[in-house]
Amino acid sequence: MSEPRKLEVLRAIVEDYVHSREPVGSKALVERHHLGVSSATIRNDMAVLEEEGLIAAPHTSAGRIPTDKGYRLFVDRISQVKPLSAAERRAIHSLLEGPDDVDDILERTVRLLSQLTNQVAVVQYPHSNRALVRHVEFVLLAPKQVLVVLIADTGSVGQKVIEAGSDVGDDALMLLRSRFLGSIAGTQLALLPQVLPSVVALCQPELRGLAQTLAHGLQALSDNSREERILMAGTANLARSNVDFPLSIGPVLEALEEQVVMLRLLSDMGDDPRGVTVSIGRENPYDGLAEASVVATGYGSGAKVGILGPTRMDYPTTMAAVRAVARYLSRILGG
Amino acid sequence: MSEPRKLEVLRAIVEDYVHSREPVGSKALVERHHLGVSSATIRNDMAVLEEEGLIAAPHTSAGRIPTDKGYRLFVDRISQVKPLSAAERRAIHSLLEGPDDVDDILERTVRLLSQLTNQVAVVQYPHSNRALVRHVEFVLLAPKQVLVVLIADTGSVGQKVIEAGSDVGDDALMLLRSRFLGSIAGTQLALLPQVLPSVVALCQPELRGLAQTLAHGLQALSDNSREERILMAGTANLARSNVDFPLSIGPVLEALEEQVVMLRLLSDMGDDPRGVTVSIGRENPYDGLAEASVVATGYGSGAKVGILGPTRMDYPTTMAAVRAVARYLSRILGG
DNA sequence: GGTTAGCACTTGTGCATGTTGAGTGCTAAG
DNA sequence: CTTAGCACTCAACATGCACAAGTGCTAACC
Repeated sequence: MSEPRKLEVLRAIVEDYVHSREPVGSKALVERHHLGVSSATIRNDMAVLEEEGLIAAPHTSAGRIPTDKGYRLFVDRISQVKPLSAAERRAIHSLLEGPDDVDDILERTVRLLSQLTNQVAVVQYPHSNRALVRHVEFVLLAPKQVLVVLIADTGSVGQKVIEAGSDVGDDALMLLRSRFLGSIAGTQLALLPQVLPSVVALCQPELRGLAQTLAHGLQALSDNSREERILMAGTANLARSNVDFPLSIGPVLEALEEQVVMLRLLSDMGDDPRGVTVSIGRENPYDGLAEASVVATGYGSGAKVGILGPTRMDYPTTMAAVRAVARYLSRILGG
Repeated sequence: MSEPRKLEVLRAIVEDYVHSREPVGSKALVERHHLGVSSATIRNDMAVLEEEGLIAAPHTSAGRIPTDKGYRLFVDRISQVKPLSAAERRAIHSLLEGPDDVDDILERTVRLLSQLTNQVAVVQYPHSNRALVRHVEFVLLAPKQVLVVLIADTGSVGQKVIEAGSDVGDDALMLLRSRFLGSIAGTQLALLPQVLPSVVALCQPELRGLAQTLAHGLQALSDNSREERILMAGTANLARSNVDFPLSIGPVLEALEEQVVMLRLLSDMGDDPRGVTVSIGRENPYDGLAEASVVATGYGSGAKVGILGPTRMDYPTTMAAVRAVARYLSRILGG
């Protein structure tokens, strides 16, 4: 038996199964793909593939379906990325237009990606580790309530309401604002924890309590901007693609709602700089996603964008879409 | 036949059906509820109820299930709001603790509500029509890029990146900031469109172009804060409650993702100040929700909070939960 | 008049049974 | 190594049947 044909058979099985949702048998294979051999030969090949754990049969007299391992081999060694259609390119291009607002862009990105792939699209807010402090603002909302605003040079704005121990004077607040602003403007958000204490220490004793509170607020904001959020779209696709197939949708929805889970999932996926990373079925650390695959890649300065769908998905097309979207996203946000 | 008993029968049917998910027959009714009559009598009553369109039989020899109209009557005239359990009260109470940040509170609110009701919880961001301008900030991000920040006295912060036609000077920006701040601090966001032009008109000619651009940005932000958003949680409950029942989950997820749809739905629901409003099955304007019900009510200054679930839901308990949560929400945010 | 017991009737559900067809694995020959 | 042939397996589908749940109706009852 020839090794190349074995892989060819696996590819045919994966493609047919993804397309038809039904176990594929030896006879159907030789008909649909012009492999130059008979069904019996294919059967032998399939027996070997099954022995190697790449495909499995749901029951004795059904066709075979790929296992997680089979998909893995397919993705790693067999599939070649499909080029996008002109229409798809155009759709992605149109992302370039419109306002520069990060929120808007990400919002449109997930929508586009979910439509392109018919899966659930997920995007992580851009990392702002390297972001610099651009501006600080303290606003008195109530006698003991101060709104702390931290603006980074990336245009991202963090806000937080804090409670002061005692009444706060407007002029004291102004003073502290310029004090803080003078000390931390231009420093990296990530460095705030080291810089802030010294600012507090330099304050007059009577302001130190308030300064401390405000510093806490600022630090929380900088942590907050690192504690990334995700945005998603296309959850309805989950229901659609599983209309007659039992990917129990419940656990998947749960996972999607737990931002923490998704964030860990994405960051655990290691960033292959050459292309997209795929995590298939039980390879996923989270049990609820045992029948799901994640296709993701980094963009900009390391945040992730990707999709989530059933293991039975069209990997080449999906990977192409994710990669293309990530590239455009990098171009827009990175530039 | 007595009218009160007829209603009693309807109530029993609704309650049993909600509980068991199965059509309920005359015999089971007399056993489970000690109505003082025989099953034959119940059958007669049920025939009448069916004639009035309040219940229906899936097929000839099955029990009856309530129709939308039946649920409607049940909600309007029969059910009485169940008091919450002590544990539930406690859970809601604990909402009072923790940070005052609006985002945080709403986030926790939807989570809580979805757990309380086992449905999808939805909350609309508070209206800020009456909000006053508290602070304005212009931050130069790049030579031609300005970040406009608008802070309201409610603590809500709006942000937007705008492109200037030509290079912007830092001092010009400072000047304009104090000019704008002086003119519009304390005015209602809703009034900005009327106030801003005069501010622009008062500027020196050489600054007028930039001022105009900034004014546009501010106005967009004030519009933006009126263009409400919604937050939701518990979509996984949809999958759970429909494990063996065909509320096609796809259209519902689609509706939930379209904020516009949900916003219209919520605002169309009219605000009954005495309690919660319920929209049942086909009463919903959106087709995808033909098998779903929405239970919602207003909080604070008119924004909505509520849940969405299958028509077959435990209305009394759900309504109690929604009402209680809305009250606490009003207390926290309104105070 | 409202209520009830009794009974015939309808119909979904579960079960056993048989049939079909897709698909496999094996063997023996090319 | 490939292939034709064949026996075998098993899900899916259909058919027939008994059963149980539930109804509607009628006639008797208070």
